[in-house]
Amino acid sequence: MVTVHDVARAAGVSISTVSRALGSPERVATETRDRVTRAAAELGYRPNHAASGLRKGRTHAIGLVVPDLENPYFASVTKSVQARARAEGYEVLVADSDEDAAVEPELIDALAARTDGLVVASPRSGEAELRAALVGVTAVLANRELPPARKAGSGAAAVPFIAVDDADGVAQALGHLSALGHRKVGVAAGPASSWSGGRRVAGLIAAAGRWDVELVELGNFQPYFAGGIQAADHALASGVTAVVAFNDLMALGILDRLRHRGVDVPGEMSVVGFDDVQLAALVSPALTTVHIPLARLGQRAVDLLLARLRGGTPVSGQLPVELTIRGSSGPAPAETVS
Amino acid sequence: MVTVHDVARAAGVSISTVSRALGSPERVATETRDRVTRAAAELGYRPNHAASGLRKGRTHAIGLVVPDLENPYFASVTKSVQARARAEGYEVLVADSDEDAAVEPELIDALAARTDGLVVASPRSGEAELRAALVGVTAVLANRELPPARKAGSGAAAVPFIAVDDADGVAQALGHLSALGHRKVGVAAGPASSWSGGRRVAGLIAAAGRWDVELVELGNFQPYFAGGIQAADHALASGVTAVVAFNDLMALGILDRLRHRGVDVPGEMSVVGFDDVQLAALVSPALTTVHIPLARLGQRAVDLLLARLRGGTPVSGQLPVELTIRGSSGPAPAETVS
DNA sequence: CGATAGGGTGCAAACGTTTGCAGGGTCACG
DNA sequence: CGTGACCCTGCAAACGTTTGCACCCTATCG
Repeated sequence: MVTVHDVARAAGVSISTVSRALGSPERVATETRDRVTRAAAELGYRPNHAASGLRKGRTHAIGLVVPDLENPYFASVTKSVQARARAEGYEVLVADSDEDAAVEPELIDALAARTDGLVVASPRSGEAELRAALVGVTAVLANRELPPARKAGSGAAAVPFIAVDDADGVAQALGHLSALGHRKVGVAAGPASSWSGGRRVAGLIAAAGRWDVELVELGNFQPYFAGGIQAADHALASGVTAVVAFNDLMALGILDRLRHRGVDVPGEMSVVGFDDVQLAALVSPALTTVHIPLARLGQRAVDLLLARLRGGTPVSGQLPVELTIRGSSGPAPAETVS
Repeated sequence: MVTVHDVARAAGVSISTVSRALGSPERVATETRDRVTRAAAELGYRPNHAASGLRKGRTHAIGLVVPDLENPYFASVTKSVQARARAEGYEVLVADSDEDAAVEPELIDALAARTDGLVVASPRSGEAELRAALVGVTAVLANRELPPARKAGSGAAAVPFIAVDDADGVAQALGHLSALGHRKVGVAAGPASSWSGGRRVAGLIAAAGRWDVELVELGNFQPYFAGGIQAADHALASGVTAVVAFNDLMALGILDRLRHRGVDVPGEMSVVGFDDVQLAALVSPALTTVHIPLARLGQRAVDLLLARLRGGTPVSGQLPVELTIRGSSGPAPAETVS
């Protein structure tokens, strides 16, 4: 292993000069700098991150905690977080909780110990547990808000977060269905404990009055393909003419189940999802869904974290969403004999 | 930040004892150990990885380089690599090359500098470039083989790798189609530069004679949904009754295109994929495809790497694959007028 | 021409661990 | 009772950087 000492000897300077030539070039004479740079290149010098991390107290790495890497939603988040971090000179450590809230604290702990900060995406943990796991670690949340503890005196600031405008998304979806003549629409909710799930249901309820549609709560389902299959049967049983699903995976499950049961989409039933996963555009009929700027989400999360690390005052925010109308939604079926 | 010194003071021992109590408990008296452990817990001591990494020369982290995190295939690999590594006490740094072979060396470099070793999955680089990027870094390859350089004297051992039995997979697929009566089968190949792509085509050619089927090379296509759409039209034009695709994404594209063109699957055309991505089982008709034990692939890659790190002699290998027959393949259509 | 400022460099002390070496104590054995 | 063996612990030196401080030298100004 070649160290600063080797480079120093080769360049005929002291190790401090080597360090400065490489780290803050403006503090060393041009000619010396060149000599050092050249020597370093010739020897193939690679600075030791552990050493500089130790001295500077910075690792130049960030951590990312996600519930499930195989979920295309989080795959996209991971991809964009990784891309942005790398562009800013940071490496990314990733940990997958496998949808288990119980392991989140331990993952957070492990990653926090070796990184400068964390992006925690859609944590499944409850408020108290999450707050406990996050004490002392600089983190930002993606798709989750964590209000500061009520304990007076604990002046802990709220954890910065970046989310999407769930309420607006479902409002757009419901408006779309309303305009198509649907009066009774089913809502296939996600897990009761899901933060964004709660926001979406609340948004739907708020929008229902405005758009003059009756909401039928079909129940809470797993946010996967399988959950959608289950939800589809409930939708058919409840007499709705449209259903909005918690997310795309579920919507795709609904679509598949409806096809199996011989129900025409969108002729007899309209389906709208949420997320606009890659796949949504590829199936037939293509899925009408609320598009989330996933790449921006990851990127903004990193920006937020970096702002915190650099001492700025990061400002939490919501990303705008946009309903993307495709083939799975259409006019409500004409009144039948009832 | 609480250090060994703080714990030492609290426990009334020296820092060496603290270090030993925590690192090699058998070397310190039971009573002292307890005292130290308790003090550490009370103070909330977290060992500094940078420091121990510096001293021990080990980071206890590994790197993973993949072409595209959004590709469900690599998402699964990433997930299993991460799981296995964590189970073995290692963290995982991930880097996404975005399918760009040119950035792979730089990613490998960056990760190698902060980890103990690398898992490089399906690298897109050519042999020479890859070999160059890998000199001096301990790495294992997933889904790629890299024969040692021919240069005599450069005693560099081959890079250990873990792959899947591509030849057997396509042989099974072709045998299945043959048994169903197909005599003219189209092959929708992936990018010409793909290592596994080459193996699969070779395997098909080898198996064709044995199963008495005529192979029609439809061309090279992008290994994505869009590539499949393109391939489907070629398949229809060529008069084959079945097509085997380079991977599932492509097969799904073929399926979708055939449906759009009103071609019944499997009535008029059979389709078989490769990989058995989650989604393959979910579409209708469900995709007949060669199942790869993806979870084991990542796991084995990590095991291989860890074996290397621990001084063992890792042995490269192939994972067995298994044809999974679903709805997209069926008997060849009866002879028509022509 | 002398004083002063400031740029360029080196010395040495950190950063928080781990670990070779050695000292002190206890115990068993001769 | 003396001697050696062995267990437990502490001292101090690493590991490879970064950086405060101090030094020297040159240029500038009065």
